Amino acid sequence: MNTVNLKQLAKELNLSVSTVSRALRDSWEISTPTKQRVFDLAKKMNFQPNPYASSLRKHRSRTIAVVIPEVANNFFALAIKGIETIAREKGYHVLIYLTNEDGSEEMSVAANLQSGRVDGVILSLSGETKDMRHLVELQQRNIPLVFFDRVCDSIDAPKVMTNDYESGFVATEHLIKAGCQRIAHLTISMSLSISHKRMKGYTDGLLRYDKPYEDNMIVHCEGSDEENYKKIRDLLASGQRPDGIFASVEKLAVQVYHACRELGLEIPGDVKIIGFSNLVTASLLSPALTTIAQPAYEMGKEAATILFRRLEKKYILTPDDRVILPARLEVRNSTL
Amino acid sequence: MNTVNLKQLAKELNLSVSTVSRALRDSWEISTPTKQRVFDLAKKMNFQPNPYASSLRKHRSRTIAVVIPEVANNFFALAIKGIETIAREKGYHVLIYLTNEDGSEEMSVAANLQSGRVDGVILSLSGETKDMRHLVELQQRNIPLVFFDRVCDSIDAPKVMTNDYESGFVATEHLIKAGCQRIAHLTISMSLSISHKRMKGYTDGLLRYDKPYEDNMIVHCEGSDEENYKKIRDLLASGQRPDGIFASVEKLAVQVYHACRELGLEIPGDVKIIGFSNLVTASLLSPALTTIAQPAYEMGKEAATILFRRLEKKYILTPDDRVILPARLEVRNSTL
DNA sequence: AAAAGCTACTACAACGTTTTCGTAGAAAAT
DNA sequence: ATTTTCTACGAAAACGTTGTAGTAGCTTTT
Repeated sequence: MNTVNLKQLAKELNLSVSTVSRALRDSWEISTPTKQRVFDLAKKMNFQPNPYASSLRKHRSRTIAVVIPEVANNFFALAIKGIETIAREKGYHVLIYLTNEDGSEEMSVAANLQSGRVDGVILSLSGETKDMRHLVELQQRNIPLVFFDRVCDSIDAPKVMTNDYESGFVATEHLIKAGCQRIAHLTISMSLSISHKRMKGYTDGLLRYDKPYEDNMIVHCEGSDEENYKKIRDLLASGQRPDGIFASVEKLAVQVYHACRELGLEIPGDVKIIGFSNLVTASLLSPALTTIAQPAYEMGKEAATILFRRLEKKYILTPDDRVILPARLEVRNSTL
Repeated sequence: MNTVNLKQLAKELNLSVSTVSRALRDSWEISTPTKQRVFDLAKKMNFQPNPYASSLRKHRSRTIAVVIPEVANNFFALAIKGIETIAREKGYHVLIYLTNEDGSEEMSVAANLQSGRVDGVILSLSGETKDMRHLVELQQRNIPLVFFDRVCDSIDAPKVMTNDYESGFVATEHLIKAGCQRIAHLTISMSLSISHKRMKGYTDGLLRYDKPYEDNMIVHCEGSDEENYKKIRDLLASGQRPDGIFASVEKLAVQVYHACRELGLEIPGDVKIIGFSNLVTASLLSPALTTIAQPAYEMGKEAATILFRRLEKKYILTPDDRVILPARLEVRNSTL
């Protein structure tokens, strides 16, 4: 509990509270010698202005919220790092909220943020989010919102994303060129636009190369890890086994490896695998995993930069800036 | 910017601000019908109390800070998840600060936290931290501090850690029993007590099994990733090549894999490897990595639980509770 | 010499809550 | 019938800061 405040400094210096406040903010209204006296004492007493008093008065908290589905995942961890880096530079504080892919948790977080606790929000949708009212309400309260990765197309807000459609296409194309005849796609919640886009890239890829689209080659992995694993294993154990798999997220690619191991399938001999992933160990897996790697750190930095531009009203930009940072294909042995 | 406040509710209901405030907190001083009227209107107008006004008045922010060296690392990411889970349950908010292993960043964060912005702090030391004054000052301001993993022995505060000494011993013992004659230890900053303990476990392990301790088998990896990699490669390329390596942190184990690949060394044939790690892909590496896995999520939860116990003054415990959550050895092919 | 302007400060209200103290009116006790 | 107690509410201060509106004392302008 902090206890040294402006009043104490003022009394000690025989000045008014307002003078001390202004001196500390280096106002031109205060004479240099007075400023010096104030600075010295503030330093000596280790004065730290109460941020809550300041926020209350100024209607600005210099705090932002980052709302993400999970953190134990290289993509989001790197994004946080990017956001935190920019926030630090700008003197902002970062509150973190994990929704655990749960739409109702996301709603309650958003509702809470309407209190004015933060000046702005950077958000990546949970897989379960269907209803966007909570986000619209945030905007109605004039709390700037920036999406990253899992964006919401129906809300008019800046978005930082990767080229999901192209990446989906490229991934599929890559598998086809590697000789795959029957390619499966493992996707997460189809309420996410990234899922749609990646899937569209996949289907267009099949189309472009005259490969048939088969319904049962689409595996919706929206359940628990165990349920997803079971679905993947069933796919691989079925008579209709695919010879190529495109995983839309990292954890699904990892599960394919486990399933192949359990079933005694060889990668890339029996099945080739490509997945969206930021695994640092991709190249060390057995075999090394071909990935679509998103520029997670840069996306975090970009999202934060856009948000701060809004907060500092420095933008005469379009109301709906949309930044696309391309993912890159990293070919490794799993699709040899 | 939030705009509906107590005053507006009060006017609308023909009540005083104090009555509305009390009604919302379900005070016994307010009649049931009045409470109901207040609740209804608050809900209808989507009233969210201003947290800054509240914090200012109550001298409590219901916010904690988590200060960690990095986040793009499974251990810390899981710890954050644990902390956030408990914080959510308790209705607390979580500010996150990354020190990037930089002692001066840690200092400036700690100095800033003296403002009273948070009710408590959960911290894992940066590798560069030598001077602990900034943390002592935090405590002097009555801001409870809980350490986890990279604790500071010289400060009297609760600590949540793993059995680093035993784990170091077990790791070394495991390598010896696997047939290693010359075991190297890759360590990070020796100003961290975890490094000391893990190292002591290592040296005691050597001693116990009559293996010689050699200075040049200790590699201090405190520099950039590139520098560390070079040191590791040099070690493996030297005439004095070890046949076992104990990496004290995850990223160093990963670098050993890369170095072995570059040098054409076979794991575990030429070199066996064990490392502290929470990699989800440990079992999928080529070969699978034997790990000492820390219960990261549980450690985060435990640290948060202890902190909240302090914040809610519910503890009649020892002033210096120290919780040790044991790591577990997961034997895989890299030490076959 | 009076008016205007400037410099360096101060007083005070305001931000939105919570809390302490107080009180009107009804019910209960004497 | 008077006093006491209780119930349900209100007025106002306080938290620590910042912004607006002064103002005393000096210098400059007319």
